[in-house]
Amino acid sequence: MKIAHKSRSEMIAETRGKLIAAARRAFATVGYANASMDDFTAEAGLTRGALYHHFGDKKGLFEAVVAQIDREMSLRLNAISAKARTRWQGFVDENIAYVEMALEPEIQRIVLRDGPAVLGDPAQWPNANACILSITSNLVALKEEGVIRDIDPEAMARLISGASLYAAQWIAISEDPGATSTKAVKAFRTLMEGLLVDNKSAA
Amino acid sequence: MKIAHKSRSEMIAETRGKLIAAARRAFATVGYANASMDDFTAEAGLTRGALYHHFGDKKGLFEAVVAQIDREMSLRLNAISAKARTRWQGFVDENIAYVEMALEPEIQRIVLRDGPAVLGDPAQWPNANACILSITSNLVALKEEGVIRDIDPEAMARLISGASLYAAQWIAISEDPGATSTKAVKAFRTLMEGLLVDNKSAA
DNA sequence: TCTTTCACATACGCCACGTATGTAAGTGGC
DNA sequence: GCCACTTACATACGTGGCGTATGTGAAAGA
Repeated sequence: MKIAHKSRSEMIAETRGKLIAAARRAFATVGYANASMDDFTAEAGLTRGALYHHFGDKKGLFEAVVAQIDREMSLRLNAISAKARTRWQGFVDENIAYVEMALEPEIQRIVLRDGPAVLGDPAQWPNANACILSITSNLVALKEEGVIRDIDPEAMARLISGASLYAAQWIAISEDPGATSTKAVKAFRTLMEGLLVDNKSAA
Repeated sequence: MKIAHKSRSEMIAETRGKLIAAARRAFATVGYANASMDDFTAEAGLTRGALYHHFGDKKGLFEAVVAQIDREMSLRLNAISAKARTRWQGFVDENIAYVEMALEPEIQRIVLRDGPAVLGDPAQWPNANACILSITSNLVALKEEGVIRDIDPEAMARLISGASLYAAQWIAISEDPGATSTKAVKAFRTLMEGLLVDNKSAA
């Protein structure tokens, strides 16, 4: 702390950071299965020894990468919903933002595609639960406020996040993501408005 | 055809069938990555030579397995919707059946979990499109009949299948699948009824 | 300063995939 | 009914990537 070169704990954090960053790039570009540990540890100026020391195995490092991306996603989502005027608006905005985030290739590949195959069901990940919980708590509050119908909040949260996720994937593979995104968001709004007690959107 | 031992084409079909069956078991139990080609080809009384001859590589065989499961799912879904009285009823039933099918470990593991990681986005698979198309065409008809609101059918089909899929995964990992399934189906119905023009379900 | 611990690197073995090659059986032409 | 050719596999081999066991130098504590 007093001298120029960093302290030991700082060095460790830096090493972990470099490994996670390099792995993240590799996983995002070539996928988990095709990412060679020798390659991306070398890219970070290290060897597999460091990886096994800090993360146990390839899967452990992958978990760390997913956790990092998850945290970033949570922060971004919270920032979105915090801006909204009403709770309902924040709820809808947050879900739409989730759809749009899922368009990013890195998230698509690491979190949505390889993640479930390597780590098992996303619903069991810590953050997936956090995300579901966020939607759930919103639904609970909206129900108490009498804004939406009498539904099981957790069940509905699952359905909604699934719909968002799939919408995102659809947009991601479409030829005109902009146009598709517009359609998806519109449909999503309709679906959500179906939950409102006082639904004015009926033509 | 006339003699006891089968014709050549029959032998080939049998070989392909045995390979697909053995691989299907292996993929379902230990997953794609952990399934050793030597092991499950031996289990089928063959070697990797046969596999490479017929399917090119491990991924090719996996595609064939997924295609087989996909066909089975399509048949089952069509049978369900064919039974229903009204189009709306058939539509809802089919989606709920899809949820329940996704509870089966084999489908869960091969189609929903490993499939996307190995073959890429499910929306690009032939059958995924078939499934989406089925929902889409139902929505188009329901819209024409004035049963549901003015929505983009394809977009809504994507959202719905995503919701079904996620609901299924939720049920699959829950401790009490029966109870969870009840909640999920109820929430799903509510979500679908939000699409109805004449929605009586408002409390 | 000496020892202990820790953060990595190095070296090794193993397993699994893909490919190149071999072989026996089937198929068509005459 | 023989021969040329193709087909449907099996066998053998090389390679690459993972995990582990071991080594080493530097930092932390006494």
